Amino acid sequence: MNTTRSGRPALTRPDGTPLRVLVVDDDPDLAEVLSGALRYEGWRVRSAGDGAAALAEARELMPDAVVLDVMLPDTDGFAVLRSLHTVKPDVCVLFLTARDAVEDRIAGITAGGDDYVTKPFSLEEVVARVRGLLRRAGMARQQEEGPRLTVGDLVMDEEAREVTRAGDLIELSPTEFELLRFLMRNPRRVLSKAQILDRVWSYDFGGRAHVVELYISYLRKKVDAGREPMIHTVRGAGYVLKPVSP
Amino acid sequence: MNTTRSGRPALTRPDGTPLRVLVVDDDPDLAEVLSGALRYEGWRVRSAGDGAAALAEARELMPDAVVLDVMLPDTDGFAVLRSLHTVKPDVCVLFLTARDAVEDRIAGITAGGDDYVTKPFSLEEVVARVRGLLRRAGMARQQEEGPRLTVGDLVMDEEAREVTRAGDLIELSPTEFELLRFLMRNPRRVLSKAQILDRVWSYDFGGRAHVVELYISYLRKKVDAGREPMIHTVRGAGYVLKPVSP
DNA sequence: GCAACCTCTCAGACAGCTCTGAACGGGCGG
DNA sequence: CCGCCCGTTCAGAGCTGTCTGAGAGGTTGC
Repeated sequence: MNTTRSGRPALTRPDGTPLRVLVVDDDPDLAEVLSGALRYEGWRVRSAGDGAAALAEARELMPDAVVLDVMLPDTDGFAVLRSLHTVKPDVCVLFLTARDAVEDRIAGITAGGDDYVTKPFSLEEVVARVRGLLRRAGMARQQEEGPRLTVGDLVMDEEAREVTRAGDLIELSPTEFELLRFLMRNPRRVLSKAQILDRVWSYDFGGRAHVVELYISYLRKKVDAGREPMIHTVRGAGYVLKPVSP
Repeated sequence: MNTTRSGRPALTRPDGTPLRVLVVDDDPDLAEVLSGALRYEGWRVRSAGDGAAALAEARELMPDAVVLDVMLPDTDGFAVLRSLHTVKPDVCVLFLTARDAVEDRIAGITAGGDDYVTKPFSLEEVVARVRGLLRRAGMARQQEEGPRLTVGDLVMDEEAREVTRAGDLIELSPTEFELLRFLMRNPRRVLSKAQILDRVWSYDFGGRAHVVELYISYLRKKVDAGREPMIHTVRGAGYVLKPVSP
């Protein structure tokens, strides 16, 4: 079976083969980091540095999804989107855009079911969005109950951004939500503060690991409040999320 | 089963296959955005940039409906309509026209069961009209109760443009109505302001996301007034419409 | 041409979020 | 047993996101 590097079963195409994703960004470092994060999901990933290369790769790879920087050296993202659709009409696109550029050309993009994130973003965010796009487009095999994440009696509905424990609703801030999502995607596995920082916080975040400790403590107050704890500290190593009983 | 990208069951042909729609507009960006929005409904979409290409595509696709710009580089929309009818006599047509364009000629067209919207339009409007055309023409399989949208005790009759909550009639302005329709078509899902803006406001609207907040507040006053709230803010993410109890 | 309504902009108030610094406490090695 | 270090928690500053009211400009209908 096709699996992620983390051992979790991968989100695959309906026929069980790995999903294909193309990353297009002119910053090679960023493209590399993104590719790595997507590959970690068990997907087949290629990358390109400009619009022309993107088209060439797309013709060869026939990707299910494209992660596409709006600002490219040769063309703009919108033109690339059109060309991509002629190559593969049902391709999903996640745009990467600068915060202050949001207003200009993004209009209309999300209307087609595509999506975007603003730089600087967290990898967890990008991966989650791509996963959401693929699932909604019906390109990914529906796992169990679809967009529902479950660890013990803790349940997260990613689309509704709703979290419950033993049926009780838990309200979370955006950062708390992303941190918990990362933990829930990697249950029973110790995650180092560095890993968490790299994955949940923006790639250009200069802060220290102390923030992670702080947000873990916030999460504990809300998730474990008065109940049997699910979030555990592993001294010198990191944190684990585990279901209570076994 | 054939489904929309949003996961909702798609409006299909009587035999269950996807509906086919042809988009004809000489502005490639607009054609792209329209195609995206229609594809998002789970339909099979092709597009063309002029009358000749439209005919060629139509012969191949045999569309159930055509979204047709009246002003084309080579011919005018009415001539195209005539040719289309020779290719597929029962095709439905939604005309796209400038506000100040000849209303009289359009008026004659709509008598034949076809419809039109004036530029600039919102995507929600176009999609709703196409849906209406197909339904009235009997080309689409009637789903559940047809043009009735229900979320909890909130009910919208799209054709009568009537909304009730717990039986009480709620009067809405056009924009309020479209916003609520979009929310009701995507219940329990967080919708970002950008998504809402792209979908409910005209494609050329240059304004900021602030309008969305404003109209959400109008809706709350009318829909949630004194009752258990159904419209919820998800800080940093967007808004959700949810039935009250579960 | 007047009145009513609809739509959108602007600016201010407010609340919640994010992160810093600093103090506290408990495990673990010496 | 002591001291160090890791982890936790608290308090607070600054920022951002969200809501509201007032009002201008435009359109529609009478």
